Amino acid sequence: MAAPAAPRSRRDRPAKPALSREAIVDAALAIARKEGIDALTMRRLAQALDTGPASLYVYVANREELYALLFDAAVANVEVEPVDPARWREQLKALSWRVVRTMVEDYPGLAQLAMSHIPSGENAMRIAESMLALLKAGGASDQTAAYAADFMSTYLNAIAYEQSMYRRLYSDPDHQQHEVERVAEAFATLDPERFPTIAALGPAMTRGDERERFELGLDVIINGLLATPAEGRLT
Amino acid sequence: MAAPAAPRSRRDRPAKPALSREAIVDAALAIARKEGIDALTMRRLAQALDTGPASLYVYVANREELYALLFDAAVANVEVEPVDPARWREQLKALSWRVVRTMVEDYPGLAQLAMSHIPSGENAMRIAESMLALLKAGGASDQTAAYAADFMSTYLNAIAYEQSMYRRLYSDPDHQQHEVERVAEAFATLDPERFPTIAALGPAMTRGDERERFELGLDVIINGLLATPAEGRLT
DNA sequence: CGATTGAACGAACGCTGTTCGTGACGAACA
DNA sequence: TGTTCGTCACGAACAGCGTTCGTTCAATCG
Repeated sequence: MAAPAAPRSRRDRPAKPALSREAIVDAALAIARKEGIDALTMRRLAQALDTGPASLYVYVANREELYALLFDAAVANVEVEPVDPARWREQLKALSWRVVRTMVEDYPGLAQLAMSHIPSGENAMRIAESMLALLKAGGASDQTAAYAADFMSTYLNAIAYEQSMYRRLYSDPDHQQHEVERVAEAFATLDPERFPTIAALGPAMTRGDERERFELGLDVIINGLLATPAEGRLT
Repeated sequence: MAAPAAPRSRRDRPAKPALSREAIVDAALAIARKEGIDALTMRRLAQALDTGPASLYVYVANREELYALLFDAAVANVEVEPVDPARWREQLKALSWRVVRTMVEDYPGLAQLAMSHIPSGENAMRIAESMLALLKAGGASDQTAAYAADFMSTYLNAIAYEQSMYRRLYSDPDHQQHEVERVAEAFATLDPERFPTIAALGPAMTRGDERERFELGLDVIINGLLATPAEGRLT
């Protein structure tokens, strides 16, 4: 049918803007923002840049490196305020919430990347620095603050990952009824003899919205950190 | 070269044990234990059962369903003790550690599955029930216990996921030097002017081994929960 | 003006999950 | 006993993935 589409030399078509690391990451950001991280394949990205997947490997070693660049570029939009010692707790909670919202809403699926590599880019450091300073301002010891930063990163990533998953389950028309309601039913039809505590507490387990549960978690962590000295426990 | 391997009727070869859901999950468990979850593909699994991938779909709807079955079968080995109210904290920490060890050591990569679906199987419920009962024994209110169970599940999954990642990075001969040392170098060569707090706390951030950090985290969470009433905060 | 270099990229490799149509069997029935 | 029927097994294929190889071509340098 279709002619073999004589592979026109790329000189024939209007000059494309030259590829570059920045252009690639920018295009990746656009896709991740609009279609989510799952849609960001090397092929899809190349398509957006009107080229083939092989061309990307000139500027990026592999998919993992692209993801690392992408992650740091994504969190570049997270703003950090100057530390105000009187408001350290609100500032810490607000910053945390901004991080989660970026991972869940701005770039759906981004949390996956945060969990599968150790963020070490410019912007991740900027955020970590601010978190540590806020913890110090709250009176945490050096060892507690150091541990707390790692702990909170883990918490933020995990919450973002979970929230992303929930949104995916709710928006996916295929599994909408399957997954979410299947679990709800599994809880509702539990044998109260074998699982008395779950049965008794059932309704209380899912109370609260995302924001409320997240903030409660942060206060639990902060209060717990201040009440649990790290000194002498990490060798 | 090789003859087209005339597709012998399966009646020719010695009778295979009939396929079944249990046989499939058992084979999957064996692969996951020996080679990790990443190696567990439908093709690899079919190969282990001496059949083709299509045969599996008679007993399992898709990969996700297999994973759900696999996860619950894996945590079936996690034992729960009868609740001893005097020792609730140790029991809770010991149970938590058993869960993490199962996900990290027994079935490398299993934590991935725990994060990408909502465990609702028999054994997950058994563990959740025990955790809730332990929290109640520790004096937590209903609402606090309900929230705490969810919170702790998140923590356990996240820690298991991180530990799995670290082990993979350390054991992978390709990236051994690349990833882990790259991050260490990124921290060491940080600009102390822009990141003063990180630079000052650097060595304290990675102190302690897996077990110590995990237990500290649990105590932080438990103490934080007891110090932060959930009532009135979740609507 | 010719030689060199590096970017672009078509094609392919080996892998993935999943589906479809076919074939063979055991059991039920006439 | 002979035949039909439903269920399971499975070869082949599809569409997609990340990545690599070898070639082509435009721009730069000597």
